[in-house]
Amino acid sequence: MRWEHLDQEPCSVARTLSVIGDRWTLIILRDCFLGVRRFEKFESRLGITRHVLTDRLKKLVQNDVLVKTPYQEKPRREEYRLTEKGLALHPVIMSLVHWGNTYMTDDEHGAPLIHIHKSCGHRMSPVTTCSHCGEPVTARDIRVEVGAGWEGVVKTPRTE
Amino acid sequence: MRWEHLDQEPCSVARTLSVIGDRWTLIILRDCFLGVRRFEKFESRLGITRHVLTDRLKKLVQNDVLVKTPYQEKPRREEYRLTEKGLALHPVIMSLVHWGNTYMTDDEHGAPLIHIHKSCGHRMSPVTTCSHCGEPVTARDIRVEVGAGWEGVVKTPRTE
DNA sequence: CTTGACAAGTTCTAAAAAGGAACTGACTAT
DNA sequence: ATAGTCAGTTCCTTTTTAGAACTTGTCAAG
Repeated sequence: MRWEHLDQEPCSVARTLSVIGDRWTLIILRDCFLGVRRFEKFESRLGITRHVLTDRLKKLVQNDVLVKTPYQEKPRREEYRLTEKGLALHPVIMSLVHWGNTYMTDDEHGAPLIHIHKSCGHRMSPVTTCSHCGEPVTARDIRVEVGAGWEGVVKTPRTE
Repeated sequence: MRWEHLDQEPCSVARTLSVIGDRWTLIILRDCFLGVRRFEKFESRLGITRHVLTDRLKKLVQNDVLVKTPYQEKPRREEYRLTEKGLALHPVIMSLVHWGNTYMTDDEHGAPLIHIHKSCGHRMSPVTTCSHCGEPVTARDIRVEVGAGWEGVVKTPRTE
């Protein structure tokens, strides 16, 4: 299975990963949530090659996660901003950051990214709760079931 | 910057992505949470090449996300299970699934993965809340700040 | 009016990673 | 003895990425 085919699979997880399931893409998105918007800024901050950055930004725009808008004409300069769809990825990034802060933190330095909840003003970490009863949930509280959209597609990826 | 250096950066996000920021790794983890434990099962379900699967499982074991334990001797057969550290990735996978179900679902098929909250018995989606005040949060409610662990490291990745 | 700088790319080659298929080794079941 | 299972490894080809230099349009300084 190659990655071009992944976005055509009737499995939303596979399709999600065809958009953001890439090392650079996730780091780019982390920087987007930090307010970075310009090509040069991404490049200098991340140490990504320009070629790959061009490619990843293009894909994110195609997938409606970022929008490319000019912030000046003469000369034309573009910037990349998160769309609503892109902003909706925030829980993914937050939980990634939280896991990193918990399990991958270098003791010498402490957590590199901190989240402040504007309305209560405190430093926070994300707590995942149940949309139905509101209780916090962990992996053991959840049963994962295969729904209507699965349809044996991932089970037999070779047949395509 | 190459990926071998990423895990040495004093930035927990970069280090997190050095472990799981990879297309196959995330799909493997999705299957782990579905209960898949054996090499052959991963391979046939995912359409991953055996070489890459070997490599990714090895890395996940090295990073203490999975444990490799024999489930029989004669002949020795190994299986891969999530550790506590691995189980702690569940919010990441859930939010990924939720985003996919919301924005990437094929209308013909519907959501491929469904989460059931065991204690309340209902189908649920993850709601990210503030650990301090308990209110649900979205991207706009959060201010991201650079903490002590950042230290200009990601800003100047080339200097290493 | 030429030189330099800046932003946002594109082009080139070499190195690394992934794909694809066949092969191994230690068994088990027919 | 023959075929099948599982958990890999080996070999070769194709694709992707790294790294550095080059391009294009514009302004600003000397």
